Amino acid sequence: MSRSRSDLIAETLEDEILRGRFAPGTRLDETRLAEEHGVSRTPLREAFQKLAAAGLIEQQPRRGVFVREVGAVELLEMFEVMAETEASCGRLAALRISESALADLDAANARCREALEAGQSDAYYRENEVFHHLIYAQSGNRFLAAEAARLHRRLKPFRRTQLHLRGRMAQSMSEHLEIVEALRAGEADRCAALLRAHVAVQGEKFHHLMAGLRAAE
Amino acid sequence: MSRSRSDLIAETLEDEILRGRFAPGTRLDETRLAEEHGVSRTPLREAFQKLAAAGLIEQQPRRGVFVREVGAVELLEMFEVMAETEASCGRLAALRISESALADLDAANARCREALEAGQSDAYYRENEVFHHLIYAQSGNRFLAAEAARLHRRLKPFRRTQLHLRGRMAQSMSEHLEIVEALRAGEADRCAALLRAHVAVQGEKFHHLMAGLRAAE
DNA sequence: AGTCAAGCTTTCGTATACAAGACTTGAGTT
DNA sequence: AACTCAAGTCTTGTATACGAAAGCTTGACT
Repeated sequence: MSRSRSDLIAETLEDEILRGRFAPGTRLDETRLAEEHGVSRTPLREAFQKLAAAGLIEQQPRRGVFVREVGAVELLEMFEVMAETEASCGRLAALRISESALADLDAANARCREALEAGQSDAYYRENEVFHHLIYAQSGNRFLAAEAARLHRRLKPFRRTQLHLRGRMAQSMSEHLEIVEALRAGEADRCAALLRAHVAVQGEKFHHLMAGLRAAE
Repeated sequence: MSRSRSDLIAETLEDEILRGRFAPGTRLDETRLAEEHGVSRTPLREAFQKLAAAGLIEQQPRRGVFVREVGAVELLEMFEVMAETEASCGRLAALRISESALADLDAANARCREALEAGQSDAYYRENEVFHHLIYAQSGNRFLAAEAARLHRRLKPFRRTQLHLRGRMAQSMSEHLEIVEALRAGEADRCAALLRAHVAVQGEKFHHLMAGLRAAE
């Protein structure tokens, strides 16, 4: 399965939306973007269909397409689903994980610890991502892993800032160690519960942030 | 958010694919389908983009679009994710379900029992669906409920035949009762485990069917 | 008879043209 | 002065046209 032109445009736009080039609610101008990509409106509109299906934009007939605004409620819902999905990955991984994957997790955690001790939250963030993607893969379920990665990516813009919160990095680190312990022991339910809590915290932190913002208004 | 023309075409095609009008692997002829829907190729191709994003068709550049063939492995993976997703719905519903929703579930189960006693597997199938969708909704998480419904729909063609298997209807019925019990008691973990098992059975049954088919070759 | 190549046909991908709905702006009225 | 309505402009949605690539057919050569 090769990639077509509109696929590439869709990917680029998705990236730009997730990276914040287009603020939520912004109207995406077909003509302007077509020019920018050096194509006509046709392939651009095809890319729009893909983004709409992925839930990133909203098409209002005869009005145009707009970057979807995800409200606070929906965002919290997505964080909750992320927690449940990671829990599922953990549950299955606990039953299926290989020795070499356990070693990979240990290695990722070692790099996490280095970043933590050096106080480099960017590096921690990267290695944290590796850790989680390893667990997705070790669920032994490619479909599940893909869904997890998709949602992870979708939530990325909202997760990024959270490690800076006081003490989170250290706590996250120790949770990682517990999770690997549960995986190594093959304790599916415990691993699921640990991952659920580990991820759910992000939703809660986000909740706090939101509450803070609203109070400041 | 209103629906555009290509949305309607995409929905129709999705329905036709899931209903089996187009066998997996079939090539979808743009020109023919455009004629059939009384439009030009443009809106049809836009519909294709949506279906491709939903994973229902595969676009091979310069070759055409084909109804995706989901292999046995992927199908089992999807069943597994369905089980995990329903478990998540159950877990959250156990914490959040309302009295009136519990009554609705009782009512759905009563109708299931009627169908069971009358031996009407079609009616049972319908009421079973109502039961499960009620639980999706009672997760109190619209995003999760939508994901669950989406996957449920995707698996529909492969689930349909399974109630005919010997004794499955009666067993399914008694599992429903246990699930409601757990929901009423607010036992989140137990409810999740019950739903996981209840749904996972479908994947296993499917596995048996597949094994049978392969043996017959 | 089989194989390979060249031309032809078909179909895809994209640009462009056109029609119809929505927004804007300006004048007129209350 | 504010509101309404209408004409004009802009943008979207769809059809059509055109270039290019893949596959098929046919014919020649081994």
